[in-house]
Amino acid sequence: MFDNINQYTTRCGKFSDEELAYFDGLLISKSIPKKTFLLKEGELCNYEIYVNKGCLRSYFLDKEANEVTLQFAIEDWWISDIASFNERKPSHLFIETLEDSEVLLLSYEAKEKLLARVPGFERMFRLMLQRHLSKLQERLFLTIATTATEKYLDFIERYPTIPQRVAQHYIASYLGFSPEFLSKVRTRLSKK
Amino acid sequence: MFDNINQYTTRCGKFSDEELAYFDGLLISKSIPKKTFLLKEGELCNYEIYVNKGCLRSYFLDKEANEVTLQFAIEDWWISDIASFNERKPSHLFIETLEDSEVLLLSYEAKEKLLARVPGFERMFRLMLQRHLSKLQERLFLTIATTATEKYLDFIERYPTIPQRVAQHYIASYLGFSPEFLSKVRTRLSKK
DNA sequence: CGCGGGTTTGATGATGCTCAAGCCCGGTGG
DNA sequence: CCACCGGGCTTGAGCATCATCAAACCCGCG
Repeated sequence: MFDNINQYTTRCGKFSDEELAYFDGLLISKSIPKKTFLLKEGELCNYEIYVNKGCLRSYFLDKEANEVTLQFAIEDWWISDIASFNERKPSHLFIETLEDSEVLLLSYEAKEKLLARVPGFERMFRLMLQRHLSKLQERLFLTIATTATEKYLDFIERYPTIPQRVAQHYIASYLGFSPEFLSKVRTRLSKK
Repeated sequence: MFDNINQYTTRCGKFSDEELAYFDGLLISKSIPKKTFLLKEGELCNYEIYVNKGCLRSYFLDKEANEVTLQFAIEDWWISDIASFNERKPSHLFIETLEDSEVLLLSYEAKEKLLARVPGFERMFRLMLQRHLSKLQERLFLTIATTATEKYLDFIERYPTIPQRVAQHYIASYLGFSPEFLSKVRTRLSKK
């Protein structure tokens, strides 16, 4: 159950078996069917979610109620609303499962306990954030500076497994254009 | 010299006078004229830059050599290439002063020393990253989900002092459209 | 079978880009 | 003091990209 996350943790810092066990003890394990929400707009995000198995996504609604997906999370990824979780304020995002999934939940209180008892985790979370931020900067750059075709090609190269697992209109909403246009981009690409 | 940054630090955590003084002692103070580079593409980013006075920006070049500005930094902001700084790899961005500026530089080695000696700063940097990440998510959302007019109105509301200080084509390159189009947006807005 | 979600296709239109020209204004040299 | 730069901003025409809407299609599932 905790093998994956313990490997993840170990890649981010040096921890004793006892510290790892303490961390694991704070996590809540859940099995969740496809198409269920773990967070809705307006709620407080009280968990950082580690994906053991399955696939989730987070998304906003724009003012015409179109979905804009912020992130996909598959095995060995974390997903949450960082702003809501840390600042203890209502979320603007939705998080839902796209497949039947197994997740580990780290609550706000559990994380506080963890950081108080094992300060080394402070560093781990900082490193996670740094990587996350670098990725997001790259994505912003791609969003601003490239065409739809380039965005799509970059996506399938970066995340080759995701197009096989999720419906294409989710990918369109991640890349920032309409599902119809993604379809047209794909037919243009296949004609070469 | 260190008043501003010490206030900044104090807002992020509890530190003794001695700890603050140790931090200040690690910083390098510099005065830098307008239009000079602190970082160029291909170089290693060896400093996190705190702005005491003045205005800087960071930007990428896209493949047609158009500038895409990632961030403006005025008084009491930090700016750097987080990916390059932390992963010790060549940067993809440029950082330059837009006005004559006074900055405080924190080198990679100094930051390591700081974190080793005063672990409480680990938390401060984590909180900085969290806020930064939340902002960047909002910006990605705006970039994907709003029109040029909305982006511009949001920008001048969010950062009301910046348009008075920097040339408009920098703002266009931050918002992700051409300077000509920003001009047209502005004339349309003023006709109402 | 027929239903329904997802994808494709086509016609039309809006948004924003490119290129080119003109304008405004502060700075500099004659 | 004036003329002339030159950078930045504006304006306009024509064009590419992508959105919207509607219809058809595909296919797994009840």
